[in-house]
Amino acid sequence: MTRATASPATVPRVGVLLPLPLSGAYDYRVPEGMALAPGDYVSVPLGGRAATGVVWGPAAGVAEARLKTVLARLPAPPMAEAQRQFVEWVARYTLSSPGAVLRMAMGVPDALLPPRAAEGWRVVAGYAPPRPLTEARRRALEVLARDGPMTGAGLAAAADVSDAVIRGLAAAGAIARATLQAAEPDAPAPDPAAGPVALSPEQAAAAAALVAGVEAGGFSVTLLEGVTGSGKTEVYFQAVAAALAKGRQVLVLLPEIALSAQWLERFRRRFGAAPTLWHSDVRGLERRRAWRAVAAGRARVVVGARSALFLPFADLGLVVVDEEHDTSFKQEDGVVYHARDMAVVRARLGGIPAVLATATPALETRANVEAGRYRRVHLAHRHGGAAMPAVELVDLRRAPPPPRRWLSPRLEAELGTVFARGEQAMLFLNRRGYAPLVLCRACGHRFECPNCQAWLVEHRLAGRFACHHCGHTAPPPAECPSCAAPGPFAACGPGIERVAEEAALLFPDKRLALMASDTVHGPEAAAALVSAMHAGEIDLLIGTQIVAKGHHFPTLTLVGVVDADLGLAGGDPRAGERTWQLLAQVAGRAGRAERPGRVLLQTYMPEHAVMRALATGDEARFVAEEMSARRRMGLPPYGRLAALIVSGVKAERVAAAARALARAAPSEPGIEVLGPAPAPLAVLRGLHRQRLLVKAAKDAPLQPVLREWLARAKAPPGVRIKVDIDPYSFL
DNA sequence: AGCACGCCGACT
DNA sequence: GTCGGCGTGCTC
Repeated sequence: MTRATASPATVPRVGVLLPLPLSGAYDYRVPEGMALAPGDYVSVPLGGRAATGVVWGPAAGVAEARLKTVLARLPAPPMAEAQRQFVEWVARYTLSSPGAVLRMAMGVPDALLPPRAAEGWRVVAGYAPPRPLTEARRRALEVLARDGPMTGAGLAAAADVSDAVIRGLAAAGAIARATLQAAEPDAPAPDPAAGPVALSPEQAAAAAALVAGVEAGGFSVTLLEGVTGSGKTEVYFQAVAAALAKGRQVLVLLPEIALSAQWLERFRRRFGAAPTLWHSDVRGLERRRAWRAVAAGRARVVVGARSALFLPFADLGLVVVDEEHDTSFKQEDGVVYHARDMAVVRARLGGIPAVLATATPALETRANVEAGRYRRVHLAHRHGGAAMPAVELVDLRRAPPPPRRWLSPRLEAELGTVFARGEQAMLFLNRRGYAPLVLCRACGHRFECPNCQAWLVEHRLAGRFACHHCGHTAPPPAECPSCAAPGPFAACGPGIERVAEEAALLFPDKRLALMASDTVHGPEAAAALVSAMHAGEIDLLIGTQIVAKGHHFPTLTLVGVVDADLGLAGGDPRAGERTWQLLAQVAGRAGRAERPGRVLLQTYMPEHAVMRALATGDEARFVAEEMSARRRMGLPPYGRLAALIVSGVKAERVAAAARALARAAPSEPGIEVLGPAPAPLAVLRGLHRQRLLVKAAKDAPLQPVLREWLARAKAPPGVRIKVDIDPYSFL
């Protein structure tokens, strides 16, 4: 073991990175006889308490008087070098402190403490049972003798006795306390050869290309582009199997993992065991166990949301990013990063392949393919010979719905036809609740969020007005807060609840179900809805974007998009791309099995490039147009962006700070600073926000310039500056 | 992230 | 006169 204790003649010391937003590693004295190497987990004193950190490298040379001494080296596999480089790289790229990134990699507060030994019971050797022995006591003794020491709860369950029986046996001297071996039983490992593999020739060819990448080893990025329903998952499962066969770990990133019950089922069928799950709903013992298994290399396949990317894999051999275009891979709080892009970085630093799978690649990814940086593997056909759905635009200017209705005569008629054939339909509207805006009928007062500059959304099912930005909710007031006129108030515009109300009116005998993040609580509820669809217990599913993601509904033949224009409003330069991706994914839910699918898009702008592309299927032309527009404007993927969000409680202080920041802007060729301007949500969670946008040429030194600028222009008290490299959300 | 220090409202 | 609110600053 190489000692990282480059000691300047006097005391041996090391740099220890702590999972805190500090500027860098702290120096600690290494006690006599302790050998430490980079990557070792250590416990160190910090401000009067003990903290867990990672030995990062040689000490920086802080004054000896301030040095404290490492308390202990923790018994855990050291953090791999690729992982440490990754932490450093992400910190530099996102302009956050390495400690803040390390915190994401540590994930669990006390995962490193040795597993606590549990207390249990054992049989006392040589104990002669009296006779008569009660039946319950006999069972308990028998179980304990047969299965060895176990916990009280375990014994009670196994022998079907009460706690009192166990205490009685203890009092009688038949059993005694025992320290149990810290059991951390591992779930069965996924087996690359467990399940059947039935691939079409096209899939098999794609899989062979991915497998070749895994077997060759080394860094590579492959875009696995396949139309919706083409069976991409089964294809990249072959790459997963190849990595497993090499004995290496695999990470699969999914958007919204909590809703991916179907994916997990497919994995189980293919690999005969469940993968290790990692997302925010995995907590407590489960989380701790998962972290340790990943760090020790025992967890072979990890499936997770974006945060799984920072897990300290012992020997990562493959990264897969499914639905790589999905914007939920962008983390917006704390360390701001895009998990797809960072997954590629992780692969590069680890010298391993990355696979990006999607039906609708992000323009950034397409540009990387064009530039030859990524390989592309294409699936042009749906699995099982299913046809792509026919897409039809419904021009709402010509044949609008009746007043206060949202379903056009055309869509209504098509729903009727589908139901008459006994098939299923889906209506998509990316808006939760009943109505996005509520007005007072007497004075026109708009109900707005007290914390945000945003309208309150009426949720009629829940009986509340809710803000979709900060979580504020309140029951509808009895009277208008402005003019005191009594309710009820005027609901403006539709959400899915209102569409459901209309559908129930039009098709009273059909069975409807709603699917939105606020109506589906957790993976089980989502799985239940999906299986109800499969069982044909639902005729019409009405949902928000969560119905667009990866679900396979074999008997769904009609998808109606209630408001295809919804994502196109506002000045977001990515609006076109995003809307196209979302609608293409939604459309892809239709006709995935024998019966052909049909998609109706209700729009007021049928001539818009997005609508044209969806209707004609001429994706290449749409992409080319978007790309050339981006090139003209110097936007990603042809230029780079960074956003600076200046926020604080006092509007005037925030505005002044933003102006000062703009005045201090660097003048650097290839870098242009725009703003400040009020952020699109100028007040969010009670914070006033101003935004500056930095446009940089592809090769301009964006991060160094930002770092130097922010060091010069410190935020005044009461004001925070957040840096968002490669912003996606313009909120 | 904790935990301390430090200046302004309602109370034993 | 104190107890305590959480804003700002520091932790090798």
